Amino acid sequence: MQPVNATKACPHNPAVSCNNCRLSGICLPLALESDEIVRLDNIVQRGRPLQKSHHLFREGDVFTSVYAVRSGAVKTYSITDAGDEQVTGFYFPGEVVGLDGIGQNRYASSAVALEVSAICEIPFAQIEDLSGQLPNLQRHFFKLLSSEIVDDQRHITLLSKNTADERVASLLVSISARQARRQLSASAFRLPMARADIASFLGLTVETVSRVLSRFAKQELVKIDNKEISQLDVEKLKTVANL
Amino acid sequence: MQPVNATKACPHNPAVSCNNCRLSGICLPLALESDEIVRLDNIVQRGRPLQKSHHLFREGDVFTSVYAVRSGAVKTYSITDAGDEQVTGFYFPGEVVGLDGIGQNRYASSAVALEVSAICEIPFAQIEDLSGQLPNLQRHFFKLLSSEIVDDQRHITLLSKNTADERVASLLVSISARQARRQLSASAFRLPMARADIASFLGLTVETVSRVLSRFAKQELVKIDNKEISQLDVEKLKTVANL
DNA sequence: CGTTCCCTTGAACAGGGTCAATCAGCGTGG
DNA sequence: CCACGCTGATTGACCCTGTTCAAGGGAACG
Repeated sequence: MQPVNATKACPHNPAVSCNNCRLSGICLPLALESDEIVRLDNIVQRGRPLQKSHHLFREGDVFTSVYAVRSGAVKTYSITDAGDEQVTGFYFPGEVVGLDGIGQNRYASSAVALEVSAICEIPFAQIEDLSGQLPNLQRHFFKLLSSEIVDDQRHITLLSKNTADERVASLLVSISARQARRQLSASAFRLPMARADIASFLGLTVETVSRVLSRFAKQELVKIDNKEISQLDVEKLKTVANL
Repeated sequence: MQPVNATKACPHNPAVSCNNCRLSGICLPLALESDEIVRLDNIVQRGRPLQKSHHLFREGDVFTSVYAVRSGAVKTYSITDAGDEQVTGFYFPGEVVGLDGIGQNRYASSAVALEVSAICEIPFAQIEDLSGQLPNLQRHFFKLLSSEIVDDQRHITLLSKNTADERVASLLVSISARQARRQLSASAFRLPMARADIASFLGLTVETVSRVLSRFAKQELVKIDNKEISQLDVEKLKTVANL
């Protein structure tokens, strides 16, 4: 039952436990005691990898679980009254999706894999039970929810006040920082989402995103080969983004 | 200690308890047992009225409490990197402010009274304690936080996809619905915030907000006398807002 | 190896921003 | 009581950023 190769704990490996998951430091940095982690680990379910463009859940589905991304990437989106897609977030390994379902017992958005992804399912009813017994866990989930609110408010500000250049630069800086947090290169990575997803997320059109990226490349703020990003200049991009 | 006039329970009265607060149905609709409400009531602090433009807390302050608006109105805002104010929300009686402080133990935004307001302070450490004992209370706060996420995501969509007309119409419809929820007129009320606050909240300029409101008045969707709204046509405005 | 989807680039257009002037409400003080 | 100044709201004229429309190129998948 325990992973054979516990020291490596590759995030794609379905037999990893929370204890030795490489992402535990950022996924559930909950200052849990090791026996507490075991109890959490017991309710976490690890399925087979989710294929690209397969859904984790859909807007309106009955809420049952939140999901931690272990590898790959996920986007969330909802359908507007006018009928088109609004991307509300991108989620990378260590990040938790589905928190918007708690309030109404139904997911307010859909979540779909942008590439093959490994996902931990965390049934929420059991989290609630366990949270009653483990104050650290309760606190962790309060913080998780609150942090999502702060993120959303930052995004509101971005959409409300910033130019196209600033929005695109902000997204690149954000993804770069999240790469670094996972000990990966901050200056070279692959964008898992389509230009249209970026555009929707940033409140722009595909054409504008494409033009801005081309210009950034010309100004040597990044090197871009379709979805491959390299030689990303974090400092200069932060300046462009007003950070 | 108990209010003299428990049946009236005017929301401005500082001696009201959660039990007989007129807003209990919408403020903390937590399906709490009456003895549970008493325990909650014991930790809620009711101060003297907060004067207009006085702060409840400021961005960066150490987080201690969440606040329920009992009467009046509050706006939250943060200061952007460029130095200007971004209004992130308007809060009316029965609504809870300050949830964004949980994640980092510091408030991520400032909260200020838009008019004289009565506020209930709810020390969060005690809510955490009590939540460990009362599953209904724990659940209620999870739902509260999650609902705020859903609201923010709706707002993101509004800013990302909607025109100036749709944004202004949406806000009017939203305020109207919140009036109705408190058994007040859905078609006549006073806007407690300045045009500049509306503009910031909606990602527009003051001039645009003013022009749109003038046009709405000309089209007889509302009657407007500075901050006084009357004869608001909810159905027509919903059509304009794409709802 | 072709079909389809995605990305890029160009040219013209428009919604909302910017700048500026005017007006209305209101508290202060002469 | 009214003059004054301040702040907030309205309205107009012009302009700019990002959208729209259109076309072509390139990657990916069966």
